[in-house]
Amino acid sequence: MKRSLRHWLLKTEPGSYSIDDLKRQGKTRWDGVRNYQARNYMRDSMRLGDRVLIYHSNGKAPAIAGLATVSASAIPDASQFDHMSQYFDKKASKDRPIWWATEVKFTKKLSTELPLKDLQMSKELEGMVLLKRGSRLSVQPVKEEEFDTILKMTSQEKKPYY
DNA sequence: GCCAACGTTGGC
DNA sequence: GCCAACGTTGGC
Repeated sequence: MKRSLRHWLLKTEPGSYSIDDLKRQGKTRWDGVRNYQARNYMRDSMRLGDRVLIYHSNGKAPAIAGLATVSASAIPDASQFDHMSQYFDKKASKDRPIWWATEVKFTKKLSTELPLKDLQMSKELEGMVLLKRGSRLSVQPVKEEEFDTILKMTSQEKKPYY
């Protein structure tokens, strides 16, 4: 049985990887995630075709910057085995990988970023994981209604993105 | 740059 | 298994 699509939000610091980088590359392995809950979402729940919001965190104006799509389910994150990588993990082995990464493909860069401030003002988005106090999860689920609300807020809802 | 919230580590 | 100390995240 085919399960319906899920929706996600991926945080990234634009200084290290931005929506422009994703646009240029077309697709990328979402590696370097070192949080177990985020790992579990990628490994266990994100599937081909799921829709993704790309969020720029930690900048002057945190905002949703674009849209992406899960293009392949998770495989072991190669950086955990790489001694030269900042994400190297000595407890991981090829037999027992610890960290996983899904692949996402570029869908769209928003012509105007949707600022966190705007999200915070939306009554409909009150329950969003992103807006919860102290929320730091870098891979987080988004409800379908929340996703639709956000698409509408981009004022481009007439265009079929997906 | 500050600092609150969070997750992880490690001594006991 | 508890929990204090520490490091990190991320908005402001």
